[in-house]
Amino acid sequence: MPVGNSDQNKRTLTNRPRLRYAPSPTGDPHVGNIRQAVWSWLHAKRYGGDFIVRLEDTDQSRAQPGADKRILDSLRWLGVEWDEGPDIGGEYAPYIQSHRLDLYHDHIKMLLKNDAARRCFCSPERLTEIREEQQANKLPPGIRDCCDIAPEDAEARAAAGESYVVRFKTPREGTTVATDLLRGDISFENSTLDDFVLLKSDGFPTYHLAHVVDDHAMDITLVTRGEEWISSLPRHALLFDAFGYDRPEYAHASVIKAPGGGKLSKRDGAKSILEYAEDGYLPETLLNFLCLTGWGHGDQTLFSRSDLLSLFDMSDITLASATFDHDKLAWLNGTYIRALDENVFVTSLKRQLELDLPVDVPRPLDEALIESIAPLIQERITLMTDAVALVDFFWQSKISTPPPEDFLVKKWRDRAQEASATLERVGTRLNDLPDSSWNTSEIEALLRNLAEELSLKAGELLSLVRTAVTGKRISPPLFESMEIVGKGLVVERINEASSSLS
RNA sequence: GGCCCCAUCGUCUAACGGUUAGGACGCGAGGUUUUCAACCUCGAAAUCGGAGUUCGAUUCUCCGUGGGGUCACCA
Repeated sequence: MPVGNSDQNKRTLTNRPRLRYAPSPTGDPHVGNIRQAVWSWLHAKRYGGDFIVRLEDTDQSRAQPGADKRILDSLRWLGVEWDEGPDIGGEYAPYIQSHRLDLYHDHIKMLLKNDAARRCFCSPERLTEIREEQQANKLPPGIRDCCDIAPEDAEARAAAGESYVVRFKTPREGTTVATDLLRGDISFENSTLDDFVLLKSDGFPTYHLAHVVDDHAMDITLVTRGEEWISSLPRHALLFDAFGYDRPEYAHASVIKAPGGGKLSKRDGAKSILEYAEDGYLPETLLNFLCLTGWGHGDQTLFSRSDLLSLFDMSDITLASATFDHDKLAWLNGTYIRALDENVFVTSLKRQLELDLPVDVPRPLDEALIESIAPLIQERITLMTDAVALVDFFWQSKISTPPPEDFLVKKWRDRAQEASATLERVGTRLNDLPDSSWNTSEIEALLRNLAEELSLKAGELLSLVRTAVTGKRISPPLFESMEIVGKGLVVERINEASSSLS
């Protein structure tokens, strides 16, 4: 395993920094968590450094099978690439903490030997008791002097198989000052700290130990994590000091709040990154949006991947916690869908429709048909999943004729007979249109002329036709749609609509 | 409650002692229009409160208020 940096070419915040994303495989990563990964990746790449993924699987009870894969998939979907990680290895392997137990144990031995840590044999019941007593006496809670066992005795009891944890011997007095890149120095009275656990009774390290050992071993220069870790910062500072290691820099990002205030949760519609993918969001949308909440750059709103790669700097992130703005996310997605290259849009539309269209529609879908439909809806959808509701009628040889009230609006209110007669007229005229003239402009000309003949406003006539042909009050552009649906089907639907109203 | 962090339009943010406090979402009005969108124009909308420091505070300091985090053998 490589040792620390050499003096020349020293890594710094803005020179080849090494940042890591250290998720626990306990479930799908949510937006706040994945934002951390995105930011770390961007900062590392902006300054020519490395981005590392390390799995923090030190809590066996919460581990979820398959979670590691879904975490990496989330990253890949967003376009985040890592230089070292559990799947690709690297110079500092392994990148899975459960494979690094020996390293933690060595560090524990070191601490025990220096009397900087102690074995604790207290039962959970006893610890609870201590806490309750502290609470009753209005003392700051925290396990300090739960047991005081001579090191030799402790070692003997451990050797005899008794269960124990290893705690850090936190100084009783003094002040620990730790630095946050964004907030500056933060000081903590040691008296408010506790003898926190380093090694659990199952032999796994806690986050505190693993973080310090691994981030040092992996030459991490900038640690980014959520604000909830600030209160643990002095513990980590003390630990780095105890090992004689240089402390890395830290940037604690604020949490993302729910629209109503408070933590963002599933209840607020917060989804995992993969769920956003399923719901029809584009990766570029999420990447942009994630950076837009908690970071900004002048007047710019739209940031491409390469914009971010050249502009993002961890020291510019916002301190105040941001609220998750679903509306803006949706708007962004619409914007990115509209900006999609035509061919790319066709491809993803095809994929989406094959997922969303009724099962009785034969797959694969006709590529040419998709190509003709795509331009009609590209600027009309916000999510890719919006498409199906707009275009399903193109695949239904038989649509159920909408109820009369869908036809009889505005001008046609209470005038079913008139509407029926008008539609019949439309059907006849369209039927007379030669097959060779069945195209958008001919159809448009015909219908506009007809409207004039009947002394109707174009919109009044088209409203009936739209509902008859598409089965919807709102649809893609009508003339184009009619051309695509085809003469036979169009005439048939119009006639059916006409008779349904008479 | 102790400790810690934070505070600009409803929301996301820009300003790094001097601006008519800017942009974006959303909202409202108008335009365009075959529906719906998209698009264009315009509009309303903010520096939490109070003391300081300074010629001058959104910006620096202190106090208050409000919000958040944390007090596990979870991360």
